[in-house]
Amino acid sequence: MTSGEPAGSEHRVSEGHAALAYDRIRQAVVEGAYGPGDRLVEQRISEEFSLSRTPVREALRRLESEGLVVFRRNRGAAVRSMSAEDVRDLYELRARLESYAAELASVRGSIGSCDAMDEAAEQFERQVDRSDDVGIARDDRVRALSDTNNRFHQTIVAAAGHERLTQMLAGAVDVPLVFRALRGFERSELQRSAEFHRMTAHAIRRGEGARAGRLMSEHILLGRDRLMEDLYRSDGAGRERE
Amino acid sequence: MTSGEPAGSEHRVSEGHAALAYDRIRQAVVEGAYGPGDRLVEQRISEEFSLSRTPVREALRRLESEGLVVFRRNRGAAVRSMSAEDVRDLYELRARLESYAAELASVRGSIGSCDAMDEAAEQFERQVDRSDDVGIARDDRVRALSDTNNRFHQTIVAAAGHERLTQMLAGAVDVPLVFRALRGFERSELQRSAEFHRMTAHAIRRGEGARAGRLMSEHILLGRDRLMEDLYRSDGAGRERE
DNA sequence: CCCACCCATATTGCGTACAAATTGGGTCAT
DNA sequence: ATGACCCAATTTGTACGCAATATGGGTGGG
Repeated sequence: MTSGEPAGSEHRVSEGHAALAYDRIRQAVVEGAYGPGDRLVEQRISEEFSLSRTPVREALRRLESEGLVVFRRNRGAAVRSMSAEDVRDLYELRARLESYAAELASVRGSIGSCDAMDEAAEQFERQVDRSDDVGIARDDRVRALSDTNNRFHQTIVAAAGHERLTQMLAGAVDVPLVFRALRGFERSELQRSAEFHRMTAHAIRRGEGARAGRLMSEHILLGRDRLMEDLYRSDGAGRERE
Repeated sequence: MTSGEPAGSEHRVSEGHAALAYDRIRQAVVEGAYGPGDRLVEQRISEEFSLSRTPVREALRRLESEGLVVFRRNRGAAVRSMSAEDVRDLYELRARLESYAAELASVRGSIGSCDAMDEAAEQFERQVDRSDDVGIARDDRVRALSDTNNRFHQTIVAAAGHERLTQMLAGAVDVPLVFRALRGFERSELQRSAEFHRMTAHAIRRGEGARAGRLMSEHILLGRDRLMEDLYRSDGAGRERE
């Protein structure tokens, strides 16, 4: 630490304060603690996390480049709010990018990465099967499901071995939406997702890139359609808070 | 200004110092004034531009998110150096993204945007025709050509009306490479590019999205192939300076 | 009653100071 | 001569303070 902290009060600073601020703000946005349109005032956030404004500012600009927040000149950051068209477009884009990733993974992926995909797909399936276990809070179940789902998709992206594509997908997968989508899924829809995971992984393992790409695309677009039904039944979602 | 400047010494600060630093560093990288692997020390750059480190730092992180520079923990920024595989992958990605943009533009583009495409395509053609005009320095010709080429591509992206895609392409089009590619093009190759511009714009105007997408993809991949021939004949390009 | 204008306030944008970490070179022991 | 180690210099990471700018409410005039 430079000066402020009592030294030893945190677990690990190894990643720096900026990265910490980034993680925390991101999680808050992803899980909806900060809703679309909410302003993200640097001063307030830095106090909330007991940091200075500098790393917070850096984190916000990084989130901006990932599209999670928007900046308005001399007005600072606010959580991005998306219209129905934005959601539709974003998912189409993501479908194309991940479809490309699946194609590449079919060609470049190692046996090990295929095993990792299968492992994630199987865990997802098990979590779906246990999805009405009342022992766990709903939000925790969704979070676990979301984590596993992310791991499956990220394994494929990693197997594609395309650094720039990886970087882009980090920004194109609008995690708040994915989280919300999984939250709204019925059990049968989760099972269908699991099915697509298996089929996609299988196609990749066999080196059938075109099929893998189409399956991945369809998987994502199915998720989109379901999500949009949800979003525009309950509330307008294009709304601005405040 | 806060304190440093003599007040009134610059033309317009309306965009802020950070944006200015961003523009200047970006241009330096694009045109090769800073070569791949060169370290970008904040202190030195801020003195070079008579700013403080803060806006420079912000500009560098933005360039990082666009993939032009890389950061290494506690070592700061350096101009990204790309291997042959990186270049190949990046162009493939760009081809897919711009192909998608062309498809969208075919559906969503207005008459006005089609006119703008044609205008840019025609100007490009005229500049190619004058491309052995000895009255202008080679670098200036290349810069003008590059600007017009960018305008053509950006018009299509804008016509696609997909905010996120626009943002991504801003980072996916590795401008240093495009600049270098155009620099190395023979007249006949420039003419072929102009031809593809015309064909693509025509397909978009007629609403034939699939064709427009394929033409755009082919246009970009042809550029890639030509560029890579160039890059890996002259020098290794995967090299690290310093 | 409504509109234009102005001022207090909240918040960003930038400059600067200082501490921590990495690096490269020099030194000492083997 | 070679290897490990340590120290100093460079450079990043963070905190903090001040000036500039947008904002929203209140006031006066039409």
